[in-house]
Amino acid sequence: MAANSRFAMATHIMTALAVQEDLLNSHDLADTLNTNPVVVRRILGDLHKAGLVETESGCTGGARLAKNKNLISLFEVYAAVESGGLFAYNPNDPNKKCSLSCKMKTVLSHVFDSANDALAEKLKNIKLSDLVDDVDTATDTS
Amino acid sequence: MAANSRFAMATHIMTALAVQEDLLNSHDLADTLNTNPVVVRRILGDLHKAGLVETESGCTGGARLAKNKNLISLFEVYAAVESGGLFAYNPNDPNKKCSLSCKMKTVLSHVFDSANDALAEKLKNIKLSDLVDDVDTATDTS
DNA sequence: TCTATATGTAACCATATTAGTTACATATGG
DNA sequence: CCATATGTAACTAATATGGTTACATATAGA
Repeated sequence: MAANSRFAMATHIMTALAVQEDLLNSHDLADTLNTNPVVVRRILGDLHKAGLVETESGCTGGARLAKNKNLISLFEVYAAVESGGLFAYNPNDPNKKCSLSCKMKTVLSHVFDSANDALAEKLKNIKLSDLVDDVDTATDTS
Repeated sequence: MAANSRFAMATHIMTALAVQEDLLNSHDLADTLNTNPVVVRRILGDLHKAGLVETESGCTGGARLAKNKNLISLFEVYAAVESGGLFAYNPNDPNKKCSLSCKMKTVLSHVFDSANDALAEKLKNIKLSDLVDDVDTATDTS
């Protein structure tokens, strides 16, 4: 699966903000992600649109959590940075001469909806505060 | 998410084989997917490696299910065509000067494992025979 | 007021992946 | 022997991702 790392990065950013409990600028966030500040600001933009972070402009600017860390679920983070669901449909039109082909999208939609719901339920039950707790006991993999 | 359609196509193929209950060649499968036979044969190759289909060469060749349709779960289909999990980690190395950066992969792995497990459990509970039943009542979306 | 430094975003690039296609070696039924 | 199937390599166009540069705008503080 050509999975992207936006959820990983967004979760990393949110965890850093939760640990910091204060303004953190895109340069410092980029340091902990080991990437470019613009990459961070792009993700912060999505998180901001979703109401998960507040940002301040100007020379003392930066980002902070918009809500308490135990009120933010990973589903919100996921939804903020990932558009669309887990799976894509066949990009081709159905073959109208084939009954199965014409029904397959409906059949698959039941499966995809179910899978997306299962993921959402799981992520809704993980709060940002759980991750902060986990950081304390996590092993160092550097 | 840059989701691909391999799971959709593989599930479509498996459903077609389950409905057919007989050999079906890549040309006919390509017709129901409205794509190229080689695309079908690539996916059939993965399904074959996973032991889900049998194939026969030669001029009367084709593919059929290797097991009864009520013994095949969608998780097997998913695992056959999708490598890796739902999410990718930050592609960059951890910043060794940052404690959080060094622990983040471990923290994320708990989340990712949990999400992948939730999806797997859901898909294990959907059998190919369920989809065949669903085809009968599904609406035509052509 | 001026300056340093932050956010926000557009534009561009290299890389990777996907799905589609052509081509061909090999297998097999008739 | 031949028509036609699988299996696979190789190439392509389209798309997505992450990284980068550039710059308009905002703001704290000297």
